[in-house]
Amino acid sequence: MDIALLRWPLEQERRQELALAGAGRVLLVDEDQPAPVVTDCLEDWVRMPASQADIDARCRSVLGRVQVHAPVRPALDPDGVLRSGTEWVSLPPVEARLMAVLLDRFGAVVSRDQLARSGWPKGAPGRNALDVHVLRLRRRIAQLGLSIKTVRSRGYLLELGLEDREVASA
Amino acid sequence: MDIALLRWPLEQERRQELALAGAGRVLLVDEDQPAPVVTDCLEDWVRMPASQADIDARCRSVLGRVQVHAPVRPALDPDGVLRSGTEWVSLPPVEARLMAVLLDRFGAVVSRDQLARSGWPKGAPGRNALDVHVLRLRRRIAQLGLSIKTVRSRGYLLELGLEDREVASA
DNA sequence: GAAATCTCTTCACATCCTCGAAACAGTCGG
DNA sequence: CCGACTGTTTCGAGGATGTGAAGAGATTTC
Repeated sequence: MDIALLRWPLEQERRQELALAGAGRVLLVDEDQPAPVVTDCLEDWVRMPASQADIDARCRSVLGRVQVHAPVRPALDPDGVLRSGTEWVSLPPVEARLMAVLLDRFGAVVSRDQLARSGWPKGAPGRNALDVHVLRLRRRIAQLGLSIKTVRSRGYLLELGLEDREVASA
Repeated sequence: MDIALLRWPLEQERRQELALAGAGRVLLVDEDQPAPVVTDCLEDWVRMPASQADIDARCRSVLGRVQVHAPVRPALDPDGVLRSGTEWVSLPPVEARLMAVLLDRFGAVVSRDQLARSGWPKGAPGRNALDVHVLRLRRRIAQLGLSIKTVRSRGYLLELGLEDREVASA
């Protein structure tokens, strides 16, 4: 993650793009321009001319806030509520158990076997059940920006999906 | 709520106090001092000398963030008056007890079981009573911008409804 | 390289259960 | 008696879970 530097008010559109994308940015405000009032924590500004040290300090601050504000590790309540950022979805029992294992090894591969054992501690149902539940889990967590990748013949892997999360319109 | 202005690094302790108190503040950084790196969203700084307009802009930004970050939690009087923001509604006894538990775990899931115990300490009535009272509670608190979400097979969860609160026309 | 095989994905049902909502009735204080 | 509060019954929608089957690709085998 990087902090974008942009001139103000020259690169106005770019600022908006970055804001929508949730990216950190620092505005370099022209000497004779009024100061912008920003309440977005991921934005800051410096009045030019400014020393490089000051600009760097602003960038580091914003970078710090980006990290604070994006606790990039989703968490699962014992009640089956999966939270990521400010959003949440509730997971049904089976999917919650699967997710617990995936979260435990966040970013690493979890074998189908282990998932099956965690999902159905008293013994697995049909051989297809896991596939189906993974599919459902995928759909549910998509709205949180999470995605489960398949690693063929190895298992599954949970990660932050960087794709644009679409809001289902239908 | 006001924003504190303090000289840096002169009023160092005061900064810490304010930070602990969760108050907004703007540091006026001496000309020859290095810039502080702050990741706290409720803090900002200006290198002196700076125009009053710039200082004001910083203050307004922080003020905006204070408001955004302020955890606006509704509160329930012992008399059963529920307040959120400037509005309030009065809750009948059963609903007040239910709301008390939901508020206690604001944002988290409360099981139907626990709600039932809190709502009817001397023993639960029929199995559907809870549903009905939750329904009634929902309608009452809707006008305060609160909403009770169902987490299927787990319980209920109270949160700030982000939807536009409609005024019932009928 | 083509066929046989696996593995994973996705859909379509079927079943079971939870919860929402309305309608109605009992109680109680003014 | 009226209106607010409470509880019950009942019906129906939709969620949760499992199963079978159709594919899409990749991998292995010959």
